[in-house]
Amino acid sequence: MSGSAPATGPQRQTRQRAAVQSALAGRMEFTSAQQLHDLLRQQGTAIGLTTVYRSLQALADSGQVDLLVTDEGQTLYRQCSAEHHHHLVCRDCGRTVEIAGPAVETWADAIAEEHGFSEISHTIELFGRCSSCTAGTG
Amino acid sequence: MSGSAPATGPQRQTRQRAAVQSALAGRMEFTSAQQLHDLLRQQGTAIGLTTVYRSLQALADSGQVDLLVTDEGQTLYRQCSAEHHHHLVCRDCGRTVEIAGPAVETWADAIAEEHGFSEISHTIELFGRCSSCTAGTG
DNA sequence: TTTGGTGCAAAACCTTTGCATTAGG
DNA sequence: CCTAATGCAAAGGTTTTGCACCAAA
Repeated sequence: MSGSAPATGPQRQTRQRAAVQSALAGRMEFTSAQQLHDLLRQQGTAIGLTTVYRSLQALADSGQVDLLVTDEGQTLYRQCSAEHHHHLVCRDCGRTVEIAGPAVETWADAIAEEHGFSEISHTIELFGRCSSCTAGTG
Repeated sequence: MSGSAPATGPQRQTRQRAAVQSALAGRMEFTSAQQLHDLLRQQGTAIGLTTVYRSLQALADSGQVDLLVTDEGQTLYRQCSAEHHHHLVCRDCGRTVEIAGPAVETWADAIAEEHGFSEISHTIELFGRCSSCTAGTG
């Protein structure tokens, strides 16, 4: 299965890095680097866009953050539990539900071996409209 | 489920459009617009990159071609059967197997409704190393 | 002090758009 | 003839990189 990197964490604790982590912790939705940068600036945190990108990369590398790529090729980040899992994302409000789907994992492995493939990794994301957005749809 | 577009096909048959379709038909792997453009140029076909992009968009719109976005945000295209399905891609040689996985569809719908989500769509791609590449690696 | 972190500006990258020209029907 | 399609060049957007400066340990 997709081996997790050695996770060579950051070596120095800085104000900026803490800010990124905390901003991410405060959001339940997948967020882009630029959005995060805007949020931080708005709340008065002085930080450069470059640093936000680098911090997010570091966090993703060390497995503290999950990332997904949108249809438009934009990368979104979200603080997640370390275990492998997938997401069910509301395409209206962005609300996200983590899904630990042993069923799919099994399915994926079975399909793969059936076709002689090994070292399997997979990308599985579900998108839909949550109950709130379906009800009050603005 | 993700509704398929009305598929308003191209209105004029042109040399370039035919070239793109044929080039795509000749490849079993997911290919980027730029790669396709290179291939066409190499085989002596005069065609602009812009036209390749536009042709691929049209083909994708009309459902004659499947597309996926890589981790780096690049869009890859591949000629596919029209029915909804997923892919098992060899990360070494690019060999691709189409997978019609009613099992996952069911799973996805179940998970979604369980959480009150509707209008579900999903992204599911499997990556691995095929038998040829595992055996003769190199 | 030492060296990783920061941030601006500029580059790199893929993709889309404007507009004059070409060619399919 | 009429207008969609083409293609160049330029713009658009996100992400990365170069380099001088700053600050954590």
